[in-house]
Amino acid sequence: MGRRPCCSKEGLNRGAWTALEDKILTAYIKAHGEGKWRNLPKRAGDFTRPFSLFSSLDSVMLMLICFMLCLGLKRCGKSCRLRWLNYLRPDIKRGNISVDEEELIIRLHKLLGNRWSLIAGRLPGRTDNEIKNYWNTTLVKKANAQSTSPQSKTNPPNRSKQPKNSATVGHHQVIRTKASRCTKVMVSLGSRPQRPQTQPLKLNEVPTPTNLNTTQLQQSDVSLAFRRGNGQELQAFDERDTSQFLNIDSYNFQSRNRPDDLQVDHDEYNKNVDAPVRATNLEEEQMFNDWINAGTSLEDNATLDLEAIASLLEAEDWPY
DNA sequence: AATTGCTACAACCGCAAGTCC
DNA sequence: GGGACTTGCGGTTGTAGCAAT
Repeated sequence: MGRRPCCSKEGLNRGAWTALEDKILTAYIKAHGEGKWRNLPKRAGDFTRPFSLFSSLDSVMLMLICFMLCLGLKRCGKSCRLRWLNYLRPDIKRGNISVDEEELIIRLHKLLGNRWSLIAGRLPGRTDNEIKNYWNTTLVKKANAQSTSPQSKTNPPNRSKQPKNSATVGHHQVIRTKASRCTKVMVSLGSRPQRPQTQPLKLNEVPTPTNLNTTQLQQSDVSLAFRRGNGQELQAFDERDTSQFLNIDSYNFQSRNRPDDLQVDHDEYNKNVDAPVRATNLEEEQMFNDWINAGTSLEDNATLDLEAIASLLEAEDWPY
């Protein structure tokens, strides 16, 4: 008996998500929270069953909704997770990446390489996928354009001939890493970094080269160490000279081990350095209301108390 | 108007770490 | 301790939309 596949690919929807699927997924996660992705599609289908309890719904509309939804969310759990994390999450920032963000991405990329999740962790509201796409479509070209000499313009590099595990971006050699989870950054603080008195950071703002007082950080005694999961230190990152971190152009990141082994503990990091404020309950509430007020024909026929459905879903056994 | 080429980005895939039993 | 399972990650692919021809 081998390992169960991630999900049966037969009978599953693929490709772009519909607005309806988004709403089912959002409502499910609103009720149950994130996680259990594997079982989500099935239970998201179950989600529709309590609809039958609402006699105030127009019966034809109710039948239509049940017909559309009762078959379940025909998506792989993995696909659900990706859709939620990269698109539906309430704290996602949409819109163009600002110049500041772009500079930060470039610097962090020089420091961390293709560790998109780590880079995304320093850009509130941005997803690793978004940053990865932005890098691959926009920043690679910019970096190449900056470093390409007239001679190399006449002989553009043949990407297909590059080693598969490496790529050249600008004058930097980027080592392509295998996918590995980065869960730990160990941060030891001799003294907490002080924010500038004159320009306190706003909510949702994280230290960046532009909003952080470099001088004050330089005076602090912060050290950032990359460690393996077992705690073995790989590279002490002494921020007594924080300018190295903030001006990563000049920082030559080196690990005594393969970069694949780097792990970063965001929780520990955030304990010591003010974390960006996460999505507020207010935003979640707004998202929930958005769904209720969304342009589905549902609202035309009845007012559906989704809060009641959510609480109903909390019950293990449904009354039918 | 039709075709082609390019770009941006959403979605998929395989792998590996972490967790559970 | 080991196998099954879940989750997270980075690389890659597919495709919608737009511009150029």
